[in-house]
Amino acid sequence: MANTKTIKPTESELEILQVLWEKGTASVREVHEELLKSKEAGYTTTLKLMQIMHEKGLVKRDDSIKTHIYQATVSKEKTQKHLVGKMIDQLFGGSPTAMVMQALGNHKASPEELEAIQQMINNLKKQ
Amino acid sequence: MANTKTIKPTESELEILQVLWEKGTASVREVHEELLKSKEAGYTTTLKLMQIMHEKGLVKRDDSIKTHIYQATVSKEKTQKHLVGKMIDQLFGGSPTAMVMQALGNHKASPEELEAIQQMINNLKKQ
DNA sequence: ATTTTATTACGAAAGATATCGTAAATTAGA
DNA sequence: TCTAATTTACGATATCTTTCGTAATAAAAT
Repeated sequence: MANTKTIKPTESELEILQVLWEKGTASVREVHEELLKSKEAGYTTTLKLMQIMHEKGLVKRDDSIKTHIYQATVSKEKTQKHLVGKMIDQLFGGSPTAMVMQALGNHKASPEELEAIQQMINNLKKQ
Repeated sequence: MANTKTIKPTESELEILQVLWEKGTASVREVHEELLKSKEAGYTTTLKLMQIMHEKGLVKRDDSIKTHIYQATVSKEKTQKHLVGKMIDQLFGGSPTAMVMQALGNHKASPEELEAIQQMINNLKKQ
């Protein structure tokens, strides 16, 4: 139960975490190439950000070799849980339901997905 | 369809918007008193924040009288929609369903609320 | 009318975030 | 080996956010 407040990546840090979560491990160069697909940025900017993330403990790295290999230390799930919870508090008066209904109402989901959600709700109700 | 990128209140601004959404209109003093319930802050800090929000267009105000009366210009719903959408993109690979399931799995909802969500899903399926 | 109180305006400063240039170090290639 | 390319380290800068002190203004109270 350590880091509850620890997890608070900035926007740019989140973008980098996304890449690391997907790739598992990656060099600065790899992360940077990935970011370039959706964003304009200099290489040293990405480097610096990742160095700062390392200082903060958001990522760890293998620097036994010239090209450092990075890896996220915070899990995607934990981060999702934390940030969703924060949003529920900040914007939906603490009601997860309010947020769920907002999300469903405004963002299209396929019939299959809706079915999956119903399944989940049925399971929740049984408890 | 004007402001899509316009809406990006900071954390502190969100706190103030919360109060304004609830109260409809309020003076700096009123907002500040409300914030004090959950937070430590100086009066001029709240004042300054609200002045900046005014510059940004997040709020409007009646300054025909000594004590200015503020009101949010961005609606709660629009802000919710925007920020939820952003989170879905940033953290759930664009899948609202993934986010909904995360929210339901990690944040308790009452049977009545679950029922309400099911109702909504049933309606969505009919379309 | 004078004093006290409340409010706004303004500017400064601290802290955090993001960006980038340059130099140093290391590796790979000629 | 010498050169070129890649990568890291570091510092500087710009911008944004948050905080607050002080002065000016207006209103209320005495």
